[in-house]
Amino acid sequence: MSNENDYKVSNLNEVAEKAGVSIATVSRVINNSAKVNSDTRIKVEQVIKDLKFKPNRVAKRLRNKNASSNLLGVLIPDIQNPFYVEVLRGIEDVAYENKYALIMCNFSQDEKKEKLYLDILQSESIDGLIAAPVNEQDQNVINLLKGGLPIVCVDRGLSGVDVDVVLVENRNGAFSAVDYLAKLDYKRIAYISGLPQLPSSQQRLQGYEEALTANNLKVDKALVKFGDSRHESGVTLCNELLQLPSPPDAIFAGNNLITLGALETIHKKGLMIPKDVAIIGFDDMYWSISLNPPLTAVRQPAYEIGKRAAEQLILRINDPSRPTMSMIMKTELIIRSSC
Amino acid sequence: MSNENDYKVSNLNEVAEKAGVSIATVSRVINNSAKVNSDTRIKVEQVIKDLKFKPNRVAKRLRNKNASSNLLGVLIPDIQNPFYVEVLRGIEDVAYENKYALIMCNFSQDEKKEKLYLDILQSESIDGLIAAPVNEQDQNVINLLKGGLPIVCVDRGLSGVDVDVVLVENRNGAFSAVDYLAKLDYKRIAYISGLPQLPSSQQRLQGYEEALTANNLKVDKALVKFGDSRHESGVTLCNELLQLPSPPDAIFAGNNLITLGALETIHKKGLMIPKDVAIIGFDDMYWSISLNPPLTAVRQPAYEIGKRAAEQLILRINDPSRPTMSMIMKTELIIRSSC
DNA sequence: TTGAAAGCGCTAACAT
DNA sequence: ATGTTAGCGCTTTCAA
Repeated sequence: MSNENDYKVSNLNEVAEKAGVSIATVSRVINNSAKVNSDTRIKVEQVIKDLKFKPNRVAKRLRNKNASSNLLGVLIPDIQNPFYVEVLRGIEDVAYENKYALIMCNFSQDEKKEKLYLDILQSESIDGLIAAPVNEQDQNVINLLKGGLPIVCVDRGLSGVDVDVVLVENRNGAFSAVDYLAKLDYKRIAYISGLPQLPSSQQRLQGYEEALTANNLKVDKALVKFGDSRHESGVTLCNELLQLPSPPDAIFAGNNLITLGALETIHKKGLMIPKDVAIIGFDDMYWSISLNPPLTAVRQPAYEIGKRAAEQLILRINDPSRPTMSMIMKTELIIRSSC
Repeated sequence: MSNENDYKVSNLNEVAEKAGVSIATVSRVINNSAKVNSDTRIKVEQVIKDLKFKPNRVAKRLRNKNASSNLLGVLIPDIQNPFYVEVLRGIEDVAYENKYALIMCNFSQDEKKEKLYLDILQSESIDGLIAAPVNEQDQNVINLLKGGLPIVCVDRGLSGVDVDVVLVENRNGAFSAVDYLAKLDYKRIAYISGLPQLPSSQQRLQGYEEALTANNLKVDKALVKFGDSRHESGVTLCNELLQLPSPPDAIFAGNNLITLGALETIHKKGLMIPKDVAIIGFDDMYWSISLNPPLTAVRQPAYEIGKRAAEQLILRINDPSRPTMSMIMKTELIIRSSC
């Protein structure tokens, strides 16, 4: 069926025919892949313009298994987390500059979903992948890596394999936050953790414990709560903490969403920050200054993480044998007035 | 080159050979496309499992131009805007349920970038597209639509063509916000708009003006500022407003990011909300309650918008001739304490 | 029920 | 400088 509005999707054949040349010549014009007589080139280019011809990327990829598909995969755990959105922006800017398009997959911390998306990415023959694996043992990502797909990990590494990774000093970051609280003379400092199996959660826990110890405070298991890294768990776990017989006087929130959830609970209870309970967050947000009160937080250079990861991935795609690298970035304590 | 870790990507041929059948039979097994002897089927399925064979989606798409690629394109103007992130979540949930993967493209309100991404999406032979066009005349999207690609618009429609669209009552939403301010006896109500060429900006402006008029307030051009829909423009334009000889006593912010930008400026100036200046935002955020002060806002059902758009797109893909639909959703005024 | 073979649109080796 | 052609992995007639 066809009507006057039909934008026929043309192909090499059609262009070649209209231009009176062979499809090989058209291909050469498109890819600047060999000398083409300049008259021929002009003629072909005109036809391409007239027909609004766009080469079919699918065919190109099928044919040219080793050539670039100009497609990068991005696998992130939670699109609702502003941290990952910033990382994504960094990736995207670099990808765009280098003429790569992105297939973004958000697996919502769900391993089944992750597997499905990785299968799709693989069979779409992407050029490379930026991933935050579900944990350090993530077999799905490891298999892909072993299969030769260029991969850069962000936020979380992979154990037992050689892989590029870009992340922050989680332990130091957590230490600086909790140490800051301790120095302000808070005595009962709680930690609301994200998913316990994440390396970042573990490292932040370690920093938390070390800071307590360094300040002669004892680690109270009742003050450490583990959740699922999402907003709702911040709401719930903060509530549990505040209902403790002996509640905390300060809370260290393990990520962005947990912080926002905890704030919600504190405000709903009508408590004052920092008088009734202080709070410090891991992950800064650009609107942290507008929170009530302005949030003191450990800032991760999220945009930068994305940018570096994408740059590294492109380097690796172009030279798969280059040595792998770990890029560990520093965090920064942004002091405002929530503690 | 090959080593013991190589995950050879197998193909139909290999499976067929190992199973002692033809590739056609393997294809039939994979697609349940025709009667296959159950012994043969079992044998083939076993080989597929052993080889961890995944059919190549690229080849499938090339071959089968009319069959599903199970790929949807999503074209959004600004990944930093939490509104679009929520829309995205809605789209993603529906897509996942229906076994579609998403290629997400964030064009950052940049028409050049939009064009590039649309070209890519088209030549990736996606099954359908959810887009928030740059404006109602967006030729890039219109051309794709005319070319027969199933498209659903969100947040912004397209003029002069028949297209499915899911959006909210922008005019009513803005009216309710500004009317609420006027009823609270604010007299100099400013409007910080997003990009003036966006239909949503225009409709919100209209609602703003109508509410003023309905409350016997005159429209003061000096109190209406147009920006680019981003955080930074909220910062700047709010600053301009507050430096006016006769500054506003209340601000209606045209979207999420503008609201956060305006809040930032107000706080940096040390002004009290709502005493010194009141603010009301278009777009609620789930952490609005934790802002200083808790933000009064017009809520758009963002997740729902994404969900409906994706559902409609899938319906259209399965039946391209179905009549187009506009789904206009209601907004809700969430009253907190910023005015 | 199964197999052989054409062809989707493209690139690259080879031929001219 | 340009054309011819094989083949990427798959689905789908058509034949057996």
